[in-house]
Amino acid sequence: MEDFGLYAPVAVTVDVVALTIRDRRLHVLIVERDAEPYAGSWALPGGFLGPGEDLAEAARRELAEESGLGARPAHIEQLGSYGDPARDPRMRVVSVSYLAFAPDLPDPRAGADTATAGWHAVDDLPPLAFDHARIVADGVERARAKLEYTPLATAFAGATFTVSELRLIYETVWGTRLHAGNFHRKVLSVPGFVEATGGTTETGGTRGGPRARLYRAGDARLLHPPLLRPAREEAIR
Amino acid sequence: MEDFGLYAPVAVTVDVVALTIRDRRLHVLIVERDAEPYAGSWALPGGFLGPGEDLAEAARRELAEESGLGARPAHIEQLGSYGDPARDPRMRVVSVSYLAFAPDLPDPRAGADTATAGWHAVDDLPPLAFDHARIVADGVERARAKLEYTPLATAFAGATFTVSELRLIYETVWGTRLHAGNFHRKVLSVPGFVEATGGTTETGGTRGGPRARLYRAGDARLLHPPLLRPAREEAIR
DNA sequence: CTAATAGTGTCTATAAGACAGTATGGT
DNA sequence: ACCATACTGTCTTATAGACACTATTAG
Repeated sequence: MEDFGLYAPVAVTVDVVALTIRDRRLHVLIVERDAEPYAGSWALPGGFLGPGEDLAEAARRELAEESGLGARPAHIEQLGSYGDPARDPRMRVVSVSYLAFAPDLPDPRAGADTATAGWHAVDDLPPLAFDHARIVADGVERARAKLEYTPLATAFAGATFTVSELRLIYETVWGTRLHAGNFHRKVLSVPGFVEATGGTTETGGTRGGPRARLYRAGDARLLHPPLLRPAREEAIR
Repeated sequence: MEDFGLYAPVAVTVDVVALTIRDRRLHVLIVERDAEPYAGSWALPGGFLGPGEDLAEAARRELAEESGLGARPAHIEQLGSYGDPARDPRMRVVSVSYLAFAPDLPDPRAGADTATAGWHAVDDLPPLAFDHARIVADGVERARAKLEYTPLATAFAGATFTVSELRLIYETVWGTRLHAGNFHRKVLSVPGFVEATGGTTETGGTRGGPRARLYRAGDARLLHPPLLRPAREEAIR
């Protein structure tokens, strides 16, 4: 910390990578920009930090406001800050980005404040404004890693869910197939990951099978032992 | 992203949590402030983001400049951003903080530019300015977690090191004792964690024992399987 | 010599993964 | 009837942790 007064003018924005799972694919919420620069192209929901507003507060506000999502996300955390001097052509802008996990929600309504907003599969995104493609990529990688060590996969599910639904979340986010039987035993063996509600689904699966037991998120904040992704040699080196 | 022009004036600073290990204790680099607010009290090295400067670049500059450290840290990464509206009494300041790991270095020289800087044990810090105590705590927790899944413990060691030195790093950062024999076997069994130089130490330990084989950091970016801390029930729930 | 350290061997408990098998319920 | 699904059982292999043991070197 040094002398005040001679700092360069900087603007701070807050951008949100909101992820959900739809149709067995990971989706991110993006909005269509109506102002320059990048007018007409897609971007993360976000905007300038309000006066007197905390960063996390601003992230929640931007997500609710600009996306038109009624429900709150099940989880939101800081992802990182992006400050390349050339990332915004207008002026120096530092973006503090947040990562949110939401269960599958109805399509955002288009409102007065709400630009065209929609869920897009992360592996088939249109070109994004600024460095938002990079931010999305970082968010997806963070989500993949978090599923290993935390029970946050449950944030993609509803209030109650079956073990198969939970497995589908892991398979979708990781992009791998998991052994159903072993996954089942593993999930139930990690203390505090899930707890049984006592109920079951109303019907069997779409193609048959017994009714599945229902669970809700447990009280664990960390999975111990963790649920590790199959090792990919190229990720390790 | 919305309308420009009506954003609140915000300053962006970059602060660095630089960690090292000295005398079997984890230390953080702090500097004495000579300007208000908090003049005379201790703070993290940091300062305003320069014009045209990237965030990581600013972090490296502040660390080198303000701390008087000659050598570069072995590792630096973004830790997080702190933007509580009341965190700086002067005006709205968002701090983007970085986390650095350094091997045990000589005491920083006091220079023209250099305020009084020094390494302090993280579990015995003087009161810190702003929310820097919180930032240090977050940095320490990040460091603890990173040792589990990444080979970053080697960033606390010199260019070559023994398995015992590496174990001491883990024990110090985690604040636990580890079984020497099992740790030895585990470290050597993780692919790419360390590689033998072929050499050994010149002498045995200070209190006897054979010469230890020397290793350097390997090419792994992730430890697989990870080196997990002994589970602490209170951390999990 | 004694004590401390480096490194290895071995045993046990636990966990991961492959695979099989049973019961249920949709079509 | 058929088949996908929800589990559960069992076997094999890998890993973690406890413990023991040998070899080496400082003092």
